Amino acid sequence: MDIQLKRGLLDVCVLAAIKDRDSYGYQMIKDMKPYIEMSESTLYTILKRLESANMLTVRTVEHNGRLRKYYHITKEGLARIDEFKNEWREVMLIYQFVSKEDKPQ
Amino acid sequence: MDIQLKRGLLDVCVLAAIKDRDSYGYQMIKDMKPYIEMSESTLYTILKRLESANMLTVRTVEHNGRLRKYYHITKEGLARIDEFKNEWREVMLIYQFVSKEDKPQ
DNA sequence: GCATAATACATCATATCACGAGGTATCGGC
DNA sequence: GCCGATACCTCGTGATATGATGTATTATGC
Repeated sequence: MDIQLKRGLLDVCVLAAIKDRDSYGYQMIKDMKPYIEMSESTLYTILKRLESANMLTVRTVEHNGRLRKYYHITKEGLARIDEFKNEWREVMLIYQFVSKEDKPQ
Repeated sequence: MDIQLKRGLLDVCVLAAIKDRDSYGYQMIKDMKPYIEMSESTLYTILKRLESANMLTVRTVEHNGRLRKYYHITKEGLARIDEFKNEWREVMLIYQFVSKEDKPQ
């Protein structure tokens, strides 16, 4: 998939992955895989960014001797998803502009 | 509209703006305005990029003493639009992932 | 007649961001 | 004891949208 097209979807996908239940990085990559693939470096960059923007909070949990960071969506994060849904109307308009079949002159 | 979301649409919008008839920069901005707004600096950057990628060709025309550069889409450019349409299925899948309403646990 | 807006192009510096390459450490299976 | 899976992280690079700025002509308003 085209990288540029992906860009607008990545952040919001990560938020969607923790919308209904808290999750951690490694798990999120597996959950999102059927829809969108992203490398670990990409995900952790995004998680940092979303944390700075107060769209999620983090808590560290020890699991079988290994460290896990669970991410929890905030109300700002949920608002971001709603904003995305609203913007989607504009996106669909653009899609129609691009894909419409006109008679060439 | 979110810049990141815009990124994947800009190139293909420019191609769509010249799909059915040749056009020039200033006109294209006006034609695309109802769907997507972009500054002149953005458009001319994109036109250069699309030219390098052989997705369009340019011819300069004198119009009322002023210079105009008319852009013409190539078959590679048309193929790019088709590719975009194919990718749209993936995009819609992602959209559904993001916007689905699940019962929170 | 003159100022301002519109037409039409262009360049440059800046900021944002996805990603590969590489790193650290633990656990389970064989 | 080795390897793959689990789980995190950092850094450098390349791509790119945009504001600021510049040049030049034509049309319009007063």
